[in-house]
Amino acid sequence: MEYKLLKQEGRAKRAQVTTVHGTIQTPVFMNVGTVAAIKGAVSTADLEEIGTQVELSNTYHLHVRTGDETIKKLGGLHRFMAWNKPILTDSGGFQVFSLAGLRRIKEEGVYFNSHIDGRKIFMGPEESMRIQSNLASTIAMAFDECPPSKAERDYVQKSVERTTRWLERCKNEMKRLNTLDDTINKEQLLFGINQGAVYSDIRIEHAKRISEMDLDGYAVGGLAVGETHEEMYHILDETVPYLPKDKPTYLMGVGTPANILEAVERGVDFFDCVYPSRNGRHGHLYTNHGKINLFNSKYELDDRPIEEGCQCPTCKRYSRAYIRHLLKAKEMLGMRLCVLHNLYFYNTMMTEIRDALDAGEFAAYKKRKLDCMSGE
RNA sequence: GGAUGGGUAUGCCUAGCGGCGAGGGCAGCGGACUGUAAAUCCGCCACACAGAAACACCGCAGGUUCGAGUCCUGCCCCAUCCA
Repeated sequence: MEYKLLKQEGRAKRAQVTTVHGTIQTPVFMNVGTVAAIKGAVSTADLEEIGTQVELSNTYHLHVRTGDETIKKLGGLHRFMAWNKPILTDSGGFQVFSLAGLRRIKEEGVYFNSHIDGRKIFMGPEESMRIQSNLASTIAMAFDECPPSKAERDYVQKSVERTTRWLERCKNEMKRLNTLDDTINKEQLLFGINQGAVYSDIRIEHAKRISEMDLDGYAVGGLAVGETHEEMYHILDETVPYLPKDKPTYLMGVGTPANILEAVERGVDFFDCVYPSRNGRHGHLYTNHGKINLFNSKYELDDRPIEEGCQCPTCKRYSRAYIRHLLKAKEMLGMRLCVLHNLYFYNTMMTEIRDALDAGEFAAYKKRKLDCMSGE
């Protein structure tokens, strides 16, 4: 992997990351396809059309169904889902948070009861690495615990210490896996994850600690899980400076267009979020004049595209009224068109951000974008 | 003309079998969603009053009862079948 810093504006970074599956221009928004599919009937062919650079899938979900061993036999995730650009796999750490009612955390790892059929699933750092190695993603995420942001300080302290021990185990296991003969992607990258909830000193201490471990990239996790935007921005202000500047910085699970603009300004270059796809399925569309809810009756006779001038496959052809009709009729096409538009909106915003950084005009771009989006 | 089954709130379907200020679903309206247990979830969906006060068309009108959407009588309407 090569991380080439092309431009800086304040803390904001414009870079490109070269991987075995191609080059990623950052800042980048990764499109979330948890179970090797972007929900809403969006194909990998669609992703090429809407400018997706990196697809993101999930270790826990693919392990539970259909199984990483099966996907390995089929040639790995790239071949399986017919996508030859970079893929990042999340480690299952987020499921420690989102499936909190279905798991128990121990030093060795996490015991889940499958959300599908309740069967016991053990996942520790080694298991997560092995699964991700089988999936053969471009970038593997370290197995961590994502504690809720309102977790008590003592708990967060202990949790972060354990996450650090897990990270060492992840690194060792990844190193071993990448030397095995039958490993599909022997150059799989490993990103570590910073935690510490809203406690700056824990965050900073942890950031320093993992920065010494010479990983391929560094993520800030455990944000947008209950704290305010201001708290999130504050944590980024405090923490990102302690992560290596010559490596990718990834803010996990974030966020709204405004969140992304604020985080780019604070030095983040990788993002992912379910918002564009989930909101799309729910009829909430992003535009340069704010978000609109196509289910609202005021769009019944609205013959305009979702966004005037938008070059996405949806806006080039269909009206708000028609898409609203599809959504109301529960036709799959409705969701699909909405998700395509939203992902295109995000991907295009990232292109604009990169262009602005290249031109040294990010600050102005950010202000303009935020101003017009708050229009509605 | 006869038989049978029905008529439940500003739309549609339906629960109800003596304590109902009537439960549910659909449709409609609005909201939420941040490393996806989410094509999901949550509100509102007759009007008014009230929060120890209120009688709001459960097809209509009577009756029985402390109390009727529920039981009885008559009538009206709908569906299906038979003449």
